[in-house]
Amino acid sequence: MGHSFALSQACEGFQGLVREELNSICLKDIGVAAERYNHRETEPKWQSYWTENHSFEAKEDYSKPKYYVLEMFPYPSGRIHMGHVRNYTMGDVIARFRRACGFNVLHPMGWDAFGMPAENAAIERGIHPKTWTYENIATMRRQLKSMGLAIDWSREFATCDPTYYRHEQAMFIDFIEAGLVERRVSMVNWDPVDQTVLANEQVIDGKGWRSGAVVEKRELAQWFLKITDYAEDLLKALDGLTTWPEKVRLMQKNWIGRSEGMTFTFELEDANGQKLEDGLTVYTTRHDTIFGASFCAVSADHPLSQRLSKTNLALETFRKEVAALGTSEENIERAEKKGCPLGVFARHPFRKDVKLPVYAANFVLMGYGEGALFGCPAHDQRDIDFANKYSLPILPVVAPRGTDAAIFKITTEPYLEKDGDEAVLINSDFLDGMSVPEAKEEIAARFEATGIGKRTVNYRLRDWGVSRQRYWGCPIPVVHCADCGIVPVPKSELPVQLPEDVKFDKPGNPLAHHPTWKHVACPNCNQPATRETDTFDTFIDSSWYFARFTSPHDENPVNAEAAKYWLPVDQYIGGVEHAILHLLYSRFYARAMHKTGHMNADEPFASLFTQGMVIHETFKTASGEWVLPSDAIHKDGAWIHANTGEPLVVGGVEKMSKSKRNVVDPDTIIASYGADTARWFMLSDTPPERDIEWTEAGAEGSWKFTQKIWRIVNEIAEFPNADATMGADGLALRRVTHRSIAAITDDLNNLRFNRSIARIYELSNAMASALQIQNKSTDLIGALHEAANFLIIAMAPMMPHLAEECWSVIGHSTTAVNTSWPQTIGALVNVDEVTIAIQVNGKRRDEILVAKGGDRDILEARVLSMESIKRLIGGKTVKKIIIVPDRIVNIVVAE
RNA sequence: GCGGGCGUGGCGUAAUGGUAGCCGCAACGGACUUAAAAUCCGUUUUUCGAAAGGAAGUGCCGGUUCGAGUCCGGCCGCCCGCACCA
Repeated sequence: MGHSFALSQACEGFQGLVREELNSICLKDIGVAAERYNHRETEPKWQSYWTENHSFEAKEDYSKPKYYVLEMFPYPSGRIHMGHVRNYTMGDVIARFRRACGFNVLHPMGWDAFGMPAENAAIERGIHPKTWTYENIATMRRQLKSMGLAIDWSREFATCDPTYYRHEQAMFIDFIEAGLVERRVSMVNWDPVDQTVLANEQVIDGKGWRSGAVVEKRELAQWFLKITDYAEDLLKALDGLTTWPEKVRLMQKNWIGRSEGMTFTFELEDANGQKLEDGLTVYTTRHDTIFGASFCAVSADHPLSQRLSKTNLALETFRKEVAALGTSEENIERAEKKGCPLGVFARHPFRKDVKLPVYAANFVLMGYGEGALFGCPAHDQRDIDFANKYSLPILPVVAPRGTDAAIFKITTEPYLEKDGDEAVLINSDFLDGMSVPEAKEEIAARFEATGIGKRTVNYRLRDWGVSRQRYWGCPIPVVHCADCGIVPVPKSELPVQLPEDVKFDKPGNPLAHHPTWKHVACPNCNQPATRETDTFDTFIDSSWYFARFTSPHDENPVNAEAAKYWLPVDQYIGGVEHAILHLLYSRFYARAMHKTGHMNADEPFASLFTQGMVIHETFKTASGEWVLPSDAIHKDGAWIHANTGEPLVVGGVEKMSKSKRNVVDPDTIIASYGADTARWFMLSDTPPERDIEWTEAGAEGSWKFTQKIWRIVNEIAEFPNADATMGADGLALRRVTHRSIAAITDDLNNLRFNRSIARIYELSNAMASALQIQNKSTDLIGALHEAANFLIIAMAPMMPHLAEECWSVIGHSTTAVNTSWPQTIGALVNVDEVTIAIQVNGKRRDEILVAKGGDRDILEARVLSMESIKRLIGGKTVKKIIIVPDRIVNIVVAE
C-alpha cells in the first residue's frame, strides 16, 4: 500500500518522468529484448493510421451479417470521466471483436448536447450555451480519440445541431397528425423566482433547487406524448427482450404498473338524504372488500371537491393546504394522512342502510384511476390510518379460513392475506365463505349486470410531458394564432432554429424574453401570431439518435433502407440509471416512429447490457473535508495527509465524484500509462456488470502486463518464423493456445471480459514458460509463433495499439485490425486425456489420468483395483458406482 | 412496506449440480544486482503433522441428491429499484 501511494504521488506531478526513467533503466538491463514498449509514440501513430485508412467507417454491405453496437452517448459536460472510459471500452471490444469475426460493424458516436448545465454555465459564467457545449464536445472528442476507439466518426452529430433537431421537429409534426400528441393543462411544480417548471427531482424540501423559493403547484398548458396508448404493448413486449437484464425488465414492468380492477359508481346524497345528480366513480382492485367499506375519498383536485369548495370554506382551506405541498411524491410521502369531509355521502351499493362519508384526502392522486376510491380500513394500511384518525368503523371482511367472524377484530394493523392462509370472505352477506378471487368475480358479475361498473385495467404510467421552459433545447415547432389556434410550422420552414442573441440576465425562459424571435405570421392565416417558446425535454433527443446514426446525413429523419439494414441495435451498453426513463422513452419512440413510417422496428435495442460504476477510495479530514486519495499516505498504521500530516479518516469506496474528490482523470492516466493500459484495467478482474474499484496498484499491474506481452513477442520474433506442426515439442503449447482462443471467443461472445482476460494471462504465462526452454526445436518455435499470432489478434479488441505494434514486430506487413479472428483446430482444443476425480461416498479421495471417452467398465475396474481406493472401501459393500464420463467416479459404499 | 440482487482466501474474483479458489493484486522467500527498481523462480484457505498424509471450509440453520458455492425452505447481513397507485 505504502509503495503504491508513494508512486501515485510521484505520478501526480511527474508521471511522464517516472515512466521515462523506468524505461531507460530497464533498457539498460534487458539487453537482447528490444526497447520497452512506448505507448506515447505508438498510440497516436496507430490512431492516425486508422483515421487515414477509414478503418471503422461502416457501409451497408448485404454480403456480410451486420452488427450494430452502441454505447449510450455522452452529455458534453466538459471532460470524460472513468465511467465513460469503462463504457466505451466495453463497446469498443465488442465492435472490434465482431469486426474480426466477419461482421459488418456499425459503431458510431455523438453528443446528447441539449440540457440545463449549458444554461447554468451561461447564467453563472456568461458563456453562451452553444459555445460552452461545442467547446466541451471538442475536448471530449479529443479525449475519446486518445482512447483509440474503433468508431465511425464520419457519422458523428450533436443533438443541438440544427441538422439533427430539424428532423425531431418534423417527426413531432407527424406525431401530431398521427394522434400521438396532446396539449393539455396539467399541474406542475412552478418556481416563482426562476419562472420555470421544475421536475419533481428538482424540488427539495418543497423548495426550488436553485432559487430556494417555495414551489407552487400551478396549472399550465403542456405538450404530452401519449406513451400511455402503448402501455400494454410496452409491457407485453418486455417478454420478448430476453437478452435484456432481468432487473431492467422488472423495473420497467413496475414502472408501467398494470393493475386489474373495477371502476364503479356510487350514488351520492347530501346531508339531508337528498340524492345528488352525479354519482362518484371510483377505481378499486379490491372490489371483494366492498362490505368492509367505511368511507370514500377523492383527490383535492377532483371535480367534486373543486365544486363543493365554492360553498365550503373549510374545504377551500384544505385544498390550498394540499396545493402548497407541491406534487413531489417525496412530500406527499412525508405528509400525514389528512382529509376534509365534503358533506356528501355515498350509498353502499348492496346495503341501502349504509352511507359512506366522502372526504377530500391528501393521499388520493388525481392522476391515477378515477382520482377517487373507497376505503376499506381492515385490509389496507393507508385506509386504517385514515379511519383511526377520523374514527371511522373498521370491519374485517377477509380472514384466514376457519377464523370465527365474531371474534376476528382489526384495530391498527390491517389484515393482508398471506400465502397459505386460504383466506375467505366474512361479514359480507352473499360473499361469505368465498375466496378472494371468487368474491371479486361475483362482484364484477353483479356490477356489470346492473351497469354500475365494469372491469378496468389501470396503469401507473403517465403520459410524457415534454414541455420545458428552457432555452437550450429543441424548439417545439408550433405557432399560436388568435384565430387558428395551434398551427404546426410547415415542414418546409423547418428547422425552427434557436436564436443565438439571447440574454440570461433575468429569470425565466430567454426565448420568451427575446424581443423578436417569437413574433411570426401565422402559417395558416398570415396574421400576427406567436411561436411556442417552450422547448422539448432532452429525453426526446436521446429517444431516436440510435436511428439517426444509421443515416446521419439523410434528408429524411431516417433513411428507410439504412434503417432496415442496421436496426435494431444489436448490443446497447450503458448505465443502469437509464433503466427506466431513457430506455422506456426510446421503446415508445420506436413505436411512434413505426406508426408514422420512419422506422420498421418496434424495439430499438435487441440486447442491453448495463455496466457497473467506477468507484474509488475516499478520505476525509477530521473536520469532514474530502481529501484527494493521492494526498493520503499510510504511515505507522494510520492515514495522514501527505502535506499537512493531519490524521485522515478512511471513507468508503464510492462512486467517483468531484464533491468527494475521488475522481481520477482519464487524460492523466492515458498520458502516464497509455490508453491500452487504461482499457485493460477497465476490463480486468471485475465482471462488467459490477462496480469496479480503481486502484493505482491495479493500473500498475495492467501496465506491467503490456510490457510483458511486448517482451514475449519481441523474444519470439527473434526466432525465424516457422509453421506450427503437430510435432511433439510444440504440442503442449499449441493445446494451450487453441484452448485459450476457444475460451476467449466464447467469453467475448457473452461479454465476459474479465474471464477472457484471465485466459489471455494463462496463454501468456504458457508462452513465457515455453520461452524458458533451452535449444528450441523447430516444432516449438512454430508453436511459439502461432501462439504469438493468436495472442495478438485475441488481445487486439482490448489493447488495439499494442496489438498493432506487436503484429509488425512479429513480422507481418498487414495490420491486426484487418486480420480475422483466429480459427481453432478441434483436435487441439479437445483434450485426449482427462484427470478423473475419484470419490468415495461423495468425498474426493484420489484421481486417475485416463483417455477421454474411455470405456466405463475398464475405468471402473481400474479404479476398484487402486490401492488407495481398496484401502478406503475395506470390507464394506459397494452399493453402487456412479460414473460421470470424463469427470468423476463416485463409489457409494455401505457405512 | 413491496420487488429484485448479492454474501467464496488478506483483497478483486473463478467454478454447464461433478476435483472449491482459475487469473490478477498484495505479502513472504529466493535468483540476478555494489544497491534499488525492473525481471525471473517459488510459497500463500484454515488446522493437525517433521513428512507422508489427514481433518475442516463458500454468511447461519435445515432439506433434496450418489454428490450442493450452485437447487429448495427458513433466518442474518449488505446493496439496488419502486413506493400513499386504491
